[in-house]
Amino acid sequence: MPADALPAEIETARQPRAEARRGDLLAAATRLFAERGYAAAGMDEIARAAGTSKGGLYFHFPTKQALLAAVIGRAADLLRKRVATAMTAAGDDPVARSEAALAALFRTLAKHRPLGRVLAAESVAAGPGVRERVERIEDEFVALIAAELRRALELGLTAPLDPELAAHAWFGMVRACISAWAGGRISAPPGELEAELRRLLIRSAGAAPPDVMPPDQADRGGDRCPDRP
Amino acid sequence: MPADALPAEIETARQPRAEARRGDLLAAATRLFAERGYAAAGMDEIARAAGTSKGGLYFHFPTKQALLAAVIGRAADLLRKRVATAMTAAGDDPVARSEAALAALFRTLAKHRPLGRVLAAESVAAGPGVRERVERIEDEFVALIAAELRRALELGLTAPLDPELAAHAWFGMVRACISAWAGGRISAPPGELEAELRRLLIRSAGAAPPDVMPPDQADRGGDRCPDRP
DNA sequence: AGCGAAACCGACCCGCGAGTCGGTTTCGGG
DNA sequence: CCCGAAACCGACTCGCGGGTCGGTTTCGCT
Repeated sequence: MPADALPAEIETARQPRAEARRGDLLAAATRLFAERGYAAAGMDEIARAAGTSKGGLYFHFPTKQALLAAVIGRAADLLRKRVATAMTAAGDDPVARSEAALAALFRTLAKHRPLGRVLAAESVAAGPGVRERVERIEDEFVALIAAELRRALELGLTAPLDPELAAHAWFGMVRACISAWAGGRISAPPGELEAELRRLLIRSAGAAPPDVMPPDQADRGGDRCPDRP
Repeated sequence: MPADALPAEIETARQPRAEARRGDLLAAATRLFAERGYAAAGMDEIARAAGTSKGGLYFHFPTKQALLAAVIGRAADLLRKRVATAMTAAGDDPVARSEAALAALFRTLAKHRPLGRVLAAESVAAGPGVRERVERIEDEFVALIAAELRRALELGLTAPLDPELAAHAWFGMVRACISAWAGGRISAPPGELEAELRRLLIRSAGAAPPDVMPPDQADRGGDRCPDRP
């Protein structure tokens, strides 16, 4: 039995009220999956939270797995969009682009806490099909960062490092800080947290921060240690 | 209803064969929780995988939550032991001690992959009681690192940083790299991976690596950028 | 050997929750 | 206004899995 199909979301023409309901359902599902966990959140409960009924829910999503898949897909789309715009806005410098991508990730996840919880926690809990899906999405962003890091490395903007590994590590830093902050285990305001996190990221790559030294003067800038008084 | 008791494991005198079975059960449970997720792993399945029966399993653990709690507790004990010995073996230098702690974490999780999966993924999936427990354990290790980092900061061995945040970030780096490696998404051998990860950690703190520059010469060593050719 | 407790077995119980289905309401187009 | 389809409702089914329980085996001890 192949078991997991999850055909990646089909776009059909829908009436506007249906679209709205669908949105409410996805929002409620995201929140409840994050709070209670995939297994513990009941379909009836989700429907109730979205102001509708089980039947209505099953009109929009054929199965619970499909609902989760839609939640994850929506989250991925949001992240993709935010990260893409942040990167293009950051110009050409690969270090700046990596930084911007991570910062966008940080801000988006900080803004919608449940979203991060779902992506982080449901990878195992909902069967192998979903786990692969979540890992794919993560790898997508990691690959984005890794590509920038590779360019930066070739331009001599960073210390010698393994771009793939560093990208994974960076992603992990962001996620850990987000979840610690979302759980109230770090008290700093998000802005300050982001700044401090940026410093850690940049230093770990052995690069000078591009907002202190503009990229056109920074061809050998990677040789200096950043921001020591 | 207070619902979650989980009284942290009671040590009673047991016959040796029972102890062995208990170990098998814990091992099987760890593996299956990691593979299928807490909710999807059935008690009957776990018992079968441990070479015993449901009744035998319920003789050792009164409930499924208790089983998970035991799995987590055992993992935490193992990690505590490994980290403690590694830190005392690393001497007095706080940077070296932090490094050693993280490396021990890395090696232990790399050796027992399922263990990391359980700690990482089941925090949400098994009710609020378990989530808190896992977060406590994480925070325990983070606090350990943070204390060393604070000392290092006071000694001027690192760039100015927030010790708590940095400790969380470091922990996140280690975890991300472990899970990427365990999932086959990073191809480097674990030894090399660990070395590279160490370099990232040290650089992010703006400290000179103590194995390159011994601590007694390194009072202002934090000012240099490490290992550029 | 033989007794009693610890350890173990597996058929059974039962509540819970995913998924179904016939019916009802809403709404756009003619 | 009317018709048909889209959207929605909620009582019901039913299989799955956590937990139970009476019985059986193993083992330490005298």
